[in-house]
Amino acid sequence: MKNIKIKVARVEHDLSQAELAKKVGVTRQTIGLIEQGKYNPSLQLCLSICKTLGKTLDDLFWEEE
Amino acid sequence: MKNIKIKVARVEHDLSQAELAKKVGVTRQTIGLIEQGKYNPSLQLCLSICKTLGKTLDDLFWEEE
DNA sequence: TCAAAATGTAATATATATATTGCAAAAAGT
DNA sequence: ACTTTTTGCAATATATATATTACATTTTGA
Repeated sequence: MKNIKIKVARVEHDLSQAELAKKVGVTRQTIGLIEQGKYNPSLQLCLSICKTLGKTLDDLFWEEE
Repeated sequence: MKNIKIKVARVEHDLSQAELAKKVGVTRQTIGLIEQGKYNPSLQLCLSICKTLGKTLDDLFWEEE
């Protein structure tokens, strides 16, 4: 499913997908696919995204069902 | 670095690495390597481990430095 | 409107997570 | 002590995350 929380946090920081990708050390496509929920990112990548956006794993990647 | 938190949560549930692996749907080696900190697991695997052990991502995979 | 920036998408290539099998060492139970 | 269970480790195989490049579409701003 789509991960709207990452997108919101990214926009809060006024970053494009490409800018976030550069800060995190991956490509724009990877960020785009994660936001679309079409990827299963690695823990380290999740942690990098969290630290760049000032959020925790639970903030960005936890889904209640 | 070693992830002692997973091991503690696993032992609290009285599960061996092999038993946790079976519940989570991976092999024993994968669980063992994650506990040793030699792996970069996928988000989905992290989530499966969390749900099996009744913990959140932050509980088991967040590291302050 | 128009141009520029941002995002979606697709093909192929590469790196690495995970599986499989097997054996050795350590830990636990009796 | 001995047996069984658990864990570590290593080699090879496979699946998939991620990179790279390129182009199409959408969005934004002047």
